[in-house]
Amino acid sequence: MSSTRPVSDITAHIGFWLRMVSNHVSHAFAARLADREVTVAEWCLMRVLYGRDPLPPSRLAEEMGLSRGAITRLADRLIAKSMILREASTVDRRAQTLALTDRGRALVPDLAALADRNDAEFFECLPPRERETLKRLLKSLAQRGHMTAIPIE
Amino acid sequence: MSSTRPVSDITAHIGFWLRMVSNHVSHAFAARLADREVTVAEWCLMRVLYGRDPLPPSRLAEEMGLSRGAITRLADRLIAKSMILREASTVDRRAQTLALTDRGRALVPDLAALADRNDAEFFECLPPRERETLKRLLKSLAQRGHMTAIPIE
DNA sequence: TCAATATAGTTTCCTAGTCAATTAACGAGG
DNA sequence: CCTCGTTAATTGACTAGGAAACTATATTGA
Repeated sequence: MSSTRPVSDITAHIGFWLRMVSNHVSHAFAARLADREVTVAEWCLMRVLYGRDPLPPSRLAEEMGLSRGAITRLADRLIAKSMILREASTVDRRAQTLALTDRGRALVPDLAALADRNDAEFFECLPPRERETLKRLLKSLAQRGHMTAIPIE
Repeated sequence: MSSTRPVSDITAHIGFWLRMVSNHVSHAFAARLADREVTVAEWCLMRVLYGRDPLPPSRLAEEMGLSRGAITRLADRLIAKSMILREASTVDRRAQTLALTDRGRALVPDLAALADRNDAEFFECLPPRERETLKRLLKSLAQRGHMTAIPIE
């Protein structure tokens, strides 16, 4: 006889369903952004800068939950696309700041509208009350787990 | 005056909170698995094989929502760790099957227990009724969105 | 029967992260 | 005032996945 000790069904885990839905919502959003030649990480960085730029890369890393190296490279890509600018700090010669270009800033509301549509597409099928319940439960979990970084994917 | 057209707050999106919680649950699980020197993708593959092996790589790719190339490499890593075996099909010389080794099979219940603990850690703080509500809403979204692939991360 | 097409799996090239080492500049204590 | 430890950012080596080209084998149909 085989040695199959009891193994719980993975679909019994809330985390399983959470990841499944989260992955689909994210991939759908990535596909929408791809039409504008922007990745999800790029959108996140631009959205964090919007209305608060210039910010130092270290600050972006913290808020986005990415390493500094990742921010360096992400910023390089956005600079290549003329979405942001890197400027040297005047007070601390080690430091830099990142700021949206006019082109980058102008694109943010457009991308934000895509984000709105994406969220609506997936969650409008739920009745408003249930939608609110879902958001409330997720927020409460985020708060209890001390989750702060803006989730990229 | 600046050209700040209205941009919705990203925390207004359910998808934002979904990703935030999902990312944290996944990263915590990845950290637990790391103690056993197993990645999340490796665990998923082993779990899919468990009780149903041998299976062809193409089947794994389909169920896990990964490309075939990714399965080739993932299988290579698991073979290097002596967790699975690759065998040639006797009927079709193009085809192969992947199966757990005794060592791999013996590890699955252990890893499944880690998955149980991880899920409990994050969701036990919710009262049972709310936990069920959350799972029901997520399942319903998964069903309506025709989501089937086992989510890796 | 054999050429055209389809399928299974691998490989190559690319993207995008991590960690750790590195470089440059700041700041505090002797 | 200058050295030691710290901090900001970048870089290199590595991991992991996707898309598409590629190899080998199977199947189909003229």
